[in-house]
Amino acid sequence: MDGSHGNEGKLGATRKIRTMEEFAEASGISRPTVSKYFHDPASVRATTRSKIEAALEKYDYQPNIFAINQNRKLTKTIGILVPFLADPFFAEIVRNIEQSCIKAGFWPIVFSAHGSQSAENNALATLRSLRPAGALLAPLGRGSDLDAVRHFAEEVPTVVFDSNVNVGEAFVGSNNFQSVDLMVDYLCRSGEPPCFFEMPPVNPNANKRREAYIQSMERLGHEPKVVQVAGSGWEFEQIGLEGGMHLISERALPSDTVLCSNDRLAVGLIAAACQKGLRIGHAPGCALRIAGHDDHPWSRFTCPPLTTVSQDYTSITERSVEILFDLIRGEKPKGDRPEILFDGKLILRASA
Amino acid sequence: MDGSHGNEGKLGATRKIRTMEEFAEASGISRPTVSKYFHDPASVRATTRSKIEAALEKYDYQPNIFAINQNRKLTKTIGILVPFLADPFFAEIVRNIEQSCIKAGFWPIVFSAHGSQSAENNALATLRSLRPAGALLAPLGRGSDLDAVRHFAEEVPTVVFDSNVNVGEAFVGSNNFQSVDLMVDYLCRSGEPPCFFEMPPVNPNANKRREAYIQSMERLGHEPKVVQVAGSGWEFEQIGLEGGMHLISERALPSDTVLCSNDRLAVGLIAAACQKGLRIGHAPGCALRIAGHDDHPWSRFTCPPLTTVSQDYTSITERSVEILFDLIRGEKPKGDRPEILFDGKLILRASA
DNA sequence: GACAAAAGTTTACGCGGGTAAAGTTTTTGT
DNA sequence: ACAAAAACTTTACCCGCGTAAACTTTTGTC
Repeated sequence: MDGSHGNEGKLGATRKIRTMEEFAEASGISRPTVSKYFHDPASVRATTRSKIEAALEKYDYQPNIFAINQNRKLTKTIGILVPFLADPFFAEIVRNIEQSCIKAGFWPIVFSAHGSQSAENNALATLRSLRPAGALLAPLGRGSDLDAVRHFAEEVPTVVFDSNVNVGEAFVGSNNFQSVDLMVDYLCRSGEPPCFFEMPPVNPNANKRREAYIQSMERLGHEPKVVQVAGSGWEFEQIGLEGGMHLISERALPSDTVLCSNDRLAVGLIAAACQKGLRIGHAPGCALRIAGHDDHPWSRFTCPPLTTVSQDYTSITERSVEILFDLIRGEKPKGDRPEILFDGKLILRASA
Repeated sequence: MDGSHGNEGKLGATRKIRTMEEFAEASGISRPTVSKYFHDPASVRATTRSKIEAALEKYDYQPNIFAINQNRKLTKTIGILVPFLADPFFAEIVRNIEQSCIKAGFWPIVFSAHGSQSAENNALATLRSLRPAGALLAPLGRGSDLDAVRHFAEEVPTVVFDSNVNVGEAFVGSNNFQSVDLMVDYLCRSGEPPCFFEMPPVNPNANKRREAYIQSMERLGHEPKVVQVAGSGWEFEQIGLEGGMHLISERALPSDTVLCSNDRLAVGLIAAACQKGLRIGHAPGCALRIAGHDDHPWSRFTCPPLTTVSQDYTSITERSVEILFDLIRGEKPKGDRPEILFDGKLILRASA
């Protein structure tokens, strides 16, 4: 709300200010002091500050960002790279990160790999040339060009989140073993033990979740049953739908309870079951229980609403940003590269 | 695939190249010529080009973007601003635009207003200071600070898309009157004439669609019935769900056929009907027909799949980018600010 | 092989602002 | 009121690259 006035008075009879030199003259303060002001308004005397701010009101000058960044070793830019921005999960995370950055006086710039390695590399190259103060990366995972990512992280202070490739100064993500165990435990207590529905893994999370499922099932004395459907890319719903149609037709699902590797896959499977006329849920008369993972923004709106495990978005983003800011301030984490995992919560809805 | 090798040989015993001066020396070509090369590789002799490219292989140098842009009047940056990136509709459009820009040798940079005016203004300010060659804006609409948007468009060649506020050099979007008419016509032919389900309009599209609905209904000799549910913000599904629950409980829907102002609202309404135990679709025994608008990426996965009208994503993005590139080349459209509208197509699925 | 055109080299300056150094003014503290 | 500290002004140079001017070398053609 601060500066969201138009610029009514600013275009008056006064000439246009283009450079800091001109602005300094107009405000009656020397250029080096003005420069100091823009670097940190608190670093100049109050009377000076008010003169400059009075001039700012009058002429809407802002320093040339390219000239600034040419001379400063570290810019105020923070790069954010996610694998797939069309996935609201990442869109939501990005929104949170952006807000934190702005609050801290940085300039977030967002890139998406759109699920493709070449796009990811492009984004890294563009980002690198912007010489950002730091970067928050959620790599594609299996699809990443790890050398390129590593090379980037050597030049730019980097925190990796969501998908744990062994790069950067720290990792922040979800504790898949905890969250999956929570869900498996619940499903086993409340009905038939689940099978695990997945597609070929795109990142380490997918692998960890399968392992966690197997481990939990064994701990509870059940035989783990993993069903992998074909598919690649990031159109998870479509893959879930097609795989689900096939499995249901063939009656090839090894259990009436299905734990999906993530919510988007579950959305596809639910659509398949629906089209096949199967009733989903834990109510009497239902043929199938379906559960997901992530508490995706859409999962509240499936029919029936999806039972899932939440990822702690807020903690993940806040912690990532926090660590990055420490890094930028020069506070390297001591010891090994830290890996911070947040627990998930069970979100019980009607689907399982 | 071009440059997506790692950089195996580049970190050999050779020293690190930091400036174009150093790089020129290392490649055996003078700096002005190297500069020419980076501006346009085709502008130097083939033998020179190959020398430079050989050096590029050896030392992975890239020019300092800030120094470049300080001197060039127009940068190679193109700004993209959308109202809500967590909406896959915009995410999809952004992906297309980005690709076109990269293909044309520009650097797309994406911003999202996250549904908020202050964020939109922030993004415009950041973008402006980047001195982009041009910008593609999808404004918030009703929530926009029009003065700020206009001020931006006066400094930067701007094409507006999706939401037609009267700013910029051109507008590209959907022909809501055509698409809504298509749907109303279909719904009337195939069953009970629809009522129109909307929330308080966030942008001109929403208004146009209501008007188009009313017009089409009158043309067909039916009484238009508009149902507006309360809600604000960009969480359309939630608004649709809550509004739908209420309307169904109160039996306040004026028709068994509901045309929603957009697919996201329809997703919410479907969820509501589902939770209330109402069967949706045109099959016998169904209580409610629900149709949407946009052919949103999710609409294939609702239960039942959503009947809707597609927006011509591809044409909209291609045309927007095309016009912007013309603008950047200095080819102003003659005559009035052009408004280009693309027709939608009927997408028949099971929900209506 | 001569010669004009094309391309490359040298030299030099400018972009807009960071920042150091030395000198001057204003603000503190007592 | 006076000295020390803090802040400001002047001056000057630097960042990394674009680009113009004047000159030299390489191409391509007859």
